[in-house]
Amino acid sequence: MKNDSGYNTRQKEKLLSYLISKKDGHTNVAGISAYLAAEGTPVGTATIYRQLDRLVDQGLVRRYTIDGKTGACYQYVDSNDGCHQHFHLKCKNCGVLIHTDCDHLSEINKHMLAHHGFTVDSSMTVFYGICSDCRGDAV
Amino acid sequence: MKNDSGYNTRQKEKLLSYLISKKDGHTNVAGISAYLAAEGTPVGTATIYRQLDRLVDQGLVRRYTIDGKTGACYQYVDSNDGCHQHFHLKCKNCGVLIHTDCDHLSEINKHMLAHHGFTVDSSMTVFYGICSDCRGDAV
DNA sequence: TTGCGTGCAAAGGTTTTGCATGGCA
DNA sequence: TGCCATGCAAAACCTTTGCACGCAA
Repeated sequence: MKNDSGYNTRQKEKLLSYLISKKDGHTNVAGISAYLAAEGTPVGTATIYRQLDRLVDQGLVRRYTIDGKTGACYQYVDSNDGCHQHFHLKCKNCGVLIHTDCDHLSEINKHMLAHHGFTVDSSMTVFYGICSDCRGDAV
Repeated sequence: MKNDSGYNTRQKEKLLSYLISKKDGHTNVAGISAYLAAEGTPVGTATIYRQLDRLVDQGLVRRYTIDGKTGACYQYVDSNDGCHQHFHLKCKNCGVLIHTDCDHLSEINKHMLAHHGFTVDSSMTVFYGICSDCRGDAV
């Protein structure tokens, strides 16, 4: 992970501000591209990928896929502390990100360390699944 | 999910036996294709994808991606130990991917459902942290 | 014999790369 | 001014699809 954030370009700022505005939902390259074009500041696809790669590398953005489908999704990671003691639950249907305070977290961490020798970083770990609101929806 | 397993073809048997032999790790289409070719029984890529789709549909194989990277991974699911839940632990230092079948982890899913109304999809969920080998290493 | 499975090749979509140009520091 | 970032287009990939032929039941 690099800390160098490079030059400040118009494209980079637009891209990041869009990701932040969509931090509670799904975003993909097509959506980003369409948004930037609609804003009157179109950005080349290659640039979007390159900036995204850098942001993921810096840990500012998380990349994932839904059900192994083609096409990655991206989401801004709020780096503000205070989330270290939270579970993060992300609904793969509606994209909502749920923060939950729960004592069970420390039990999981203890178990991982004791049985698997693995120290969990709860600020990076996200549980993907279906939220209660989407349970009955068609998927 | 269908139960019809279709015809028994040489390709299908080879493919499944390879997946079973790799059940503790992950495999992708390229690896499967290379293995089958090396065995002297090459199988067309389209057939591999089609058989894999069917196996996933039947619940015999799990499909997932790591870090949203391009290219799906596949893993055989042993239907005899249905109580086991499979989770992935990824070391953010050395990048190693650890596969775990652990009963305690199914407790996590129960907890998430009971206390947070959230159905965890373990094929998408990855725990990030530090593995035992890297515990003492500089990061 | 019947129809599903296979192989090949082409199509479709996503992501990466090469290279010349533009723009930040 | 020196580099890094950008754009465009082509390339590289991964996955799906159409079609004719082969093979299991």
